[in-house]
Amino acid sequence: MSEAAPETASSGLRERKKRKKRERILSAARALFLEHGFEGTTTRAISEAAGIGAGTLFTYFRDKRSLLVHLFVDDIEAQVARAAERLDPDAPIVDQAMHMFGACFDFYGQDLELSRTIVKNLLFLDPEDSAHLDGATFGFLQRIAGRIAVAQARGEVRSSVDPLAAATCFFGQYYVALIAWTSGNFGGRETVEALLRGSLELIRDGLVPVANSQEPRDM
Amino acid sequence: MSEAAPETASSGLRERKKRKKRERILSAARALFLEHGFEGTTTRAISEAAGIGAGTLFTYFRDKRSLLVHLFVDDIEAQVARAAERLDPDAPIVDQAMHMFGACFDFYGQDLELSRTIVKNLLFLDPEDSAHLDGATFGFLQRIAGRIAVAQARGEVRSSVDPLAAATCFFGQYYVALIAWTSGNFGGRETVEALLRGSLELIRDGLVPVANSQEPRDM
DNA sequence: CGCAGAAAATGAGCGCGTTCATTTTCTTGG
DNA sequence: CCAAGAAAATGAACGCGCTCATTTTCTGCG
Repeated sequence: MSEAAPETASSGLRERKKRKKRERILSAARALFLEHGFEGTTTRAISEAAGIGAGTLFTYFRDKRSLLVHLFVDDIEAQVARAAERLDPDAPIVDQAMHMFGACFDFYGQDLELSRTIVKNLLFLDPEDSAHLDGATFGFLQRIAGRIAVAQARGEVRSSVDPLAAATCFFGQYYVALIAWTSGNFGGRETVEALLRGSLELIRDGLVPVANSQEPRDM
Repeated sequence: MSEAAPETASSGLRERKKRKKRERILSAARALFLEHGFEGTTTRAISEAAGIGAGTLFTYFRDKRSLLVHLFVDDIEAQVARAAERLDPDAPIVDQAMHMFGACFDFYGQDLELSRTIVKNLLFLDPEDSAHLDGATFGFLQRIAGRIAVAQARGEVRSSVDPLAAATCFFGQYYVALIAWTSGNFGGRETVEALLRGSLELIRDGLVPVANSQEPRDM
């Protein structure tokens, strides 16, 4: 009875235990990071809370930062997906971008100190984790590029603009704003968000003189 | 100001020794960082090379990263100043910006792996070091803003644009390009530089349709 | 079953950056 | 010139992230 080809990954006792343990590690790490911050949490504390030996943790995650990345990427991808659903496709492109970026700011704002660590560590990862993150980032970029393409179709954006290039340009401004915010010393969220909006509007309007009939809008 | 008094800070034996020792630490650290990289250099090795005890190092620099920042900031400020002198004030604004950014890329390109560590660690510093760095960054921003203001005066850039805001916008793209480059996985210097130039041109031209070609505008 | 080999778990131990109680060196007033 | 106090230097020791030789647990097969 039990013999019938249970070679699929999900069925072995070993696999089940591994998955359970992995979940326990992640949830222990999440709780401890939120309570004591990233640096205030020792890997030994995580191991203990997850009920495993100190070394076992590193058979599941390469290092402490990798743990943080895995916790983070899933969360923010969900947040972004939710924000994308609530997007008004007819709104001006800058508003749509700010809606998406604002959703990310909501996420990071939940725990600014932890976000500081996240942003810092997301920049330079080992190739494996990096691939995981880059996938998410590229998905995000493509969402924005898609909105720009639609704006292009309705004539809000020049047709000679490459949507992905424009999205990357927007994203760059967002990223710097995020760094500025989480690194502190650049004002609160409202300030940073206002500066970001200003930058996006500048990109929309361009530096060259006498753009065209479209009057500059102030916010 | 006045160096008349013989008993001022500069003359005591203590002060002289301190300054000498500080110099020895910096030069030892520079040599070791270049030879073995940042993480490959232990603070004990620096102490030994500087001829001091292991703990003494931390009475001169708060921590290992602070040492890196002090080494770095002076160097790159000099590099930027030199580049600013060679700047052609009549060149198109995007070319001028790329000239400045290119000078920074030259600097970082000297030792890409070390630069990776530098860029990563410059983002989030203790307030004291942060102030040191922010000064340099703001100086850099103002240089670019100045060039934009000149371009504005000759009609290359709309007069309604705030030069500092535009410089910040340019700088944001540069910074993301720098992160992309030093974090690897985004192509070599030529690729990154070309992408950066594309972004700057996009900002110059704007997203809105029918931006006229750059006809000069009288003032 | 049992047994051999693979996979996973373990915790003592390593090297690191950093701290701190103690010692050494310099300054200063009498 | 000396004593007393301040400043600076010191290296043993700490806690950290992470490794690795060893032990434990699971699997497939005769």
